[in-house]
Amino acid sequence: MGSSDVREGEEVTAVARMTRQRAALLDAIDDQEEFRSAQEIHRELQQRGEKVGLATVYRGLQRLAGTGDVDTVKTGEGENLYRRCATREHHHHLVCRVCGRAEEIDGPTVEEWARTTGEAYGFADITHEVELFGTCAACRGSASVSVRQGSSPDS
Amino acid sequence: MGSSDVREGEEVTAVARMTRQRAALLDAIDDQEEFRSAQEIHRELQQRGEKVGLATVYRGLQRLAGTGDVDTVKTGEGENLYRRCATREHHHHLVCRVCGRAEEIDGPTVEEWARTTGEAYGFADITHEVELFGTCAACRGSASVSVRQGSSPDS
DNA sequence: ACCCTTAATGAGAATGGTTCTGATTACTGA
DNA sequence: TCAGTAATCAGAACCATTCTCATTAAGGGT
Ligand SMILES: [Mn+2]
Ligand SMILES: [Mn+2]
Ligand SMILES: [Zn+2]
Ligand SMILES: [Zn+2]
Repeated sequence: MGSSDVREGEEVTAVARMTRQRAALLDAIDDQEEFRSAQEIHRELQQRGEKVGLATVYRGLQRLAGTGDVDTVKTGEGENLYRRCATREHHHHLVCRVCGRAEEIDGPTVEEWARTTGEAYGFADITHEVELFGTCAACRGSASVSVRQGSSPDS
Repeated sequence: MGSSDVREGEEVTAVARMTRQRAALLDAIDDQEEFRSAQEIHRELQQRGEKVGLATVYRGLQRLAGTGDVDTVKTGEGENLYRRCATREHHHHLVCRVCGRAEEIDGPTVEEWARTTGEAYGFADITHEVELFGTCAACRGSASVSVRQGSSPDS
């Protein structure tokens, strides 16, 4: 224990230090409009000449996700994608399988459906996972190069 | 090439051979009511004295998933869970975070919402991923032991 | 029952995203 | 300036899943 006089059991709001790496990460994320993986962001930082460890990128992103500063979606392949929030409100996404472009979706309909359906079965603490995938208008017609989400049937 | 007289380019319906391993897997899955992971099923098979390789279990399960004979859900931790279908129709699940019990949900509401929402944004080939998680009535009150899905906020 | 083609199996290696480790660095308030 | 400790990072570890490929064994044809 140090010279701190914080009493036992008392919550201490962690002080986030602004490091060069964190600043670089925030910049990169701000400059990025669409969903990107931790690895992609790490690569981007390297290309910018910023030396940031991969673990640091992962840590930074999950912190941002925790504070709600970035949204996350999981690809079918188990990779996590991140992008900065347009809103802090609860919402879902419509992601383009080809280019990663994503629309923020606010669905009162599903919210209501999820809640009532869960309750109808006697379940409590109901949470829901909802993501829409598709091909955006811009990507339609152009030969698709790399697809993020397999064209698997709905689940 | 062999003595087969199948013409080039002609589709051949793959013949699924009923092996001891496959039979054991089907048995295990039939005896299992709730969602289980490939590893859990493999362990179950071992306990039954059946020698089945892990890779075989994985292959078997993904085949069954492909033919629609089993449903799958992904846990937040990137693990796939399987269970036999009650229906072959498209549907979703309400899964208990504690015991894995799952209710089959048929949601015309979300189906409609997903389609119209996607189209409204000019997206095509829309698919959706919808899963509900909660705590079932039976598990409520009893000290939870191992939780499958982190109590993360909705996504 | 025997053959033959080839689907299926399985031990172990490989994959790949993510997390952990432990020593080192560098914010920041005082 | 300095102590305290948050943060970093290279690399190892994790872990579910997939791949390799030599070996086994369905099962239709005979
Ligand atoms: Mn929602
Ligand atoms: Mn559906
Ligand atoms: Zn697109
Ligand atoms: Zn339960």
